[in-house]
Amino acid sequence: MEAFKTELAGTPRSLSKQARRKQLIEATIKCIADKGLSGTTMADVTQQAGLSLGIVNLHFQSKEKLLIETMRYISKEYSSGLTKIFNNQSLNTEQKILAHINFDFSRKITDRNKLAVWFAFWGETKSRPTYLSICASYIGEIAKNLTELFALLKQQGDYEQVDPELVCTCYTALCDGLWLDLLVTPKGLNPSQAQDVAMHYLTTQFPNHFKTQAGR
Amino acid sequence: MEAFKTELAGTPRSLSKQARRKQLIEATIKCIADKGLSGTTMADVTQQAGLSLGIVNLHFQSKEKLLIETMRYISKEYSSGLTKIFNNQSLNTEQKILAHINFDFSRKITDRNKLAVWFAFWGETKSRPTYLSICASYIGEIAKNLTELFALLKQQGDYEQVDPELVCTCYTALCDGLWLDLLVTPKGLNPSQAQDVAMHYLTTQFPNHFKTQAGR
DNA sequence: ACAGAAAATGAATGGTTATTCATTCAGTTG
DNA sequence: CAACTGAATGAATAACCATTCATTTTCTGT
Repeated sequence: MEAFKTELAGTPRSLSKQARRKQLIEATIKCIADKGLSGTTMADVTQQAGLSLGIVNLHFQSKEKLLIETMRYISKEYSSGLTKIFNNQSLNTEQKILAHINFDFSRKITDRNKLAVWFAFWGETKSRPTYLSICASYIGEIAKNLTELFALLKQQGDYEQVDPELVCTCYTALCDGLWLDLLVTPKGLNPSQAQDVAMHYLTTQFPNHFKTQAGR
Repeated sequence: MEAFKTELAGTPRSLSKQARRKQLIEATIKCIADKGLSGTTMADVTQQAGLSLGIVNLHFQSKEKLLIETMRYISKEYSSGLTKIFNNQSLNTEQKILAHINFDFSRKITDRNKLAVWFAFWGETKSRPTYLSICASYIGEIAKNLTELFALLKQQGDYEQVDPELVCTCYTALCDGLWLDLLVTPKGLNPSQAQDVAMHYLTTQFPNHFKTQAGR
């Protein structure tokens, strides 16, 4: 026993409210990845965190709210990472897109536990609009930013035929599909290969800016 | 009441075992779409089917087995549709790819209820290897067929730079990502627009064979 | 060192849900 | 048409699980 705790476990009562919430959310992520959304119980989560059964209701009031906060947590991690890139004044258009693709396929983001959580929630989107509303706010924002970057690239290069909005839709869907691939068939692509595939698409659209890596 | 039944409902005892199983599986699809995988109960499914509570255990032994058969059902519908296309002797390479894209974004396949089921199961893949094993068998087969078609197209056209395997990975991921888009943000793309996006990618790879539709 | 406050615990509770199975019912056979 | 067969039913059961809260433990300030 004792063995399967999420990092910070030990030290009960010494952590701030905020840190304890984070600890519980991270335990939830692990549980959803290990047992699925339907198979995750309060007992699982609290045991994973190395704490007692009642603690979730103390900090989150209910299981439902814990799940929503978990979704919000990974959403925020993702969208705030991207916002930082889009707002970074020291990067030019091309560099921002490169930073996006690097971020999207970074270890932190393509962690299979987190991917499992993304898809677990997306799979319930139709029945639980709350989950959707959490994403909805930033999905549009990211698309707006990406489209703008592609439009700038179009101006800068010689890309008469490019439709920035179409490229944004295609590129975004491609990245999502590659995430699914990383989750479902981990023996297939690894994150770095997935990134190469996404880059391949960008190369076809903006050949003067993006070259595919040498060693495929 | 009485209102929400899955088509064949009425006539109990008159249907064959096989037909009754199908009726229950289709009720399950509807329930998963409406209430999520975690929210679907035996009572929900049997009520949706217009039958009595005990019937699922009679025909499927357990809920778990019903869910597995449901996954198998939509998997088989999908993969057998594609196999028919790939084996159709009267279609040439280009026509087969067109048939694939038409099928992938057809009403029958992009039915939001079924998309919800796909993603519900994919979201649990990591925790339930059984779900994965059901897909694994045909995923490889489809990829093999598509890669071969792209390789043939490369020979036929003037596409020195095309890597068929890479194109297959990219195209497949793109289609999956577009499915996700159709499920999660139905107010965004409709199936026909999603198909246009997928076609846009094929056009960039094989411009001599595929032209983008006139009216975007 | 002590009192009071805050955090954490986990046994008990109550509601939900999968599963069982004795009974009912419809179709079939001789 | 009477006896038989197997499908279907749904009340009862048993397992599971979120939530509560009286109690315990730790922290903080004086």
